[in-house]
Amino acid sequence: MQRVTPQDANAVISADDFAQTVVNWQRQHGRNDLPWQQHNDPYHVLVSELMLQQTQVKTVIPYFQRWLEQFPTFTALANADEQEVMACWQGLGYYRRARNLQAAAQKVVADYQGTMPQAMEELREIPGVGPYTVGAIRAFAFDAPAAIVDGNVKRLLGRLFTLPYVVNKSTHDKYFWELSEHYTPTVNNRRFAQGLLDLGATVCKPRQPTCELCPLQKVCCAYQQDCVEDYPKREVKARIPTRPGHFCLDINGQGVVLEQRPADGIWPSLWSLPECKEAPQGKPLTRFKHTFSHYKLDGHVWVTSLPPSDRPRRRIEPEHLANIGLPAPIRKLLEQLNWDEVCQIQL
DNA sequence: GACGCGTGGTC
DNA sequence: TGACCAAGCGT
Repeated sequence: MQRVTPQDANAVISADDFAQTVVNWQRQHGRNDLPWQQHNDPYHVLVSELMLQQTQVKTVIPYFQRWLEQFPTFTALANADEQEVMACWQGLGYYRRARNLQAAAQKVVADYQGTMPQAMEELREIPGVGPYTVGAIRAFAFDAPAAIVDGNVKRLLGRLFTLPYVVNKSTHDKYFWELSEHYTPTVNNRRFAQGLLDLGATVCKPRQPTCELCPLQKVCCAYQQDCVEDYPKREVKARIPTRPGHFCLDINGQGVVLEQRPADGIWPSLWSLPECKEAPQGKPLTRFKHTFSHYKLDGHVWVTSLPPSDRPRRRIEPEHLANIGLPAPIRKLLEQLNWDEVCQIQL
């Protein structure tokens, strides 16, 4: 594979020109009214960055606003009840992020008196904060020099320099970081980082990029070679498997019995219908399908008596489901159930 | 370095 | 409809 070094890239556009171009474009055309941009508060930045991991801006906005109302400060979040934390995150996915975020708040309170550290080595020790988020916190909260590499940056660099690096695996990440660090300025870091993300999200988009609006069009290798559609390079992924799942609905008594899922695996720490490995004795009620990032769930719902379990269980009235952290498809399922009909079923 | 981990939008 | 995609991280 042909490597593209920072020196190679610099021959296409210098670091100073690149930073100036991105910063000037961001000032005129970037996004400057997102909810988490209004105060540059380190807590707001941390909350938004964890929510935004693998999640689109539009999806995050209402969650971010509810979160700040319920947990307005590091201290409030650190002292919050874990079940309330999970309930506030429900539906956003990647639930480990919620636990990481609370653990992060607890660490900032315990180790740094509630003030977010600025040093890369210290930030990296915070739960849920990886290489990308270190840079994002430094740039957005402190306007400090910091490289970032995310999907937007990989796509933009991949096209700008027609890089042979694949973006949907970590194989070539170190080369992307090398280039990103080369192009990271020492001033205007907040606007520069925001500009990279804005360019990737609004111009250099995955599909139908609007190259006619791009400030880098004249130097973009892919555009000049009329091969923007061929970049960034990605590896063809294998088809994801389908797995069955059996969920138990107990109708003896009022409401529905929910069970807290283990801290590992899918839907960690959320409440859900008790799941069993094989089809239980009982009557099939309905089926549902759900697609995860790595497999498809073929869900079977059974009206049945419950198998024994060591995990916490609770009986919930249908009208009280709103305040409990439920997986999105389970919530949808329970909301659509005709309870009168279900209660008529005889085992 | 590979894999596990959600959900909703888009074409 | 299936496939792709999104401000990645932890193990």
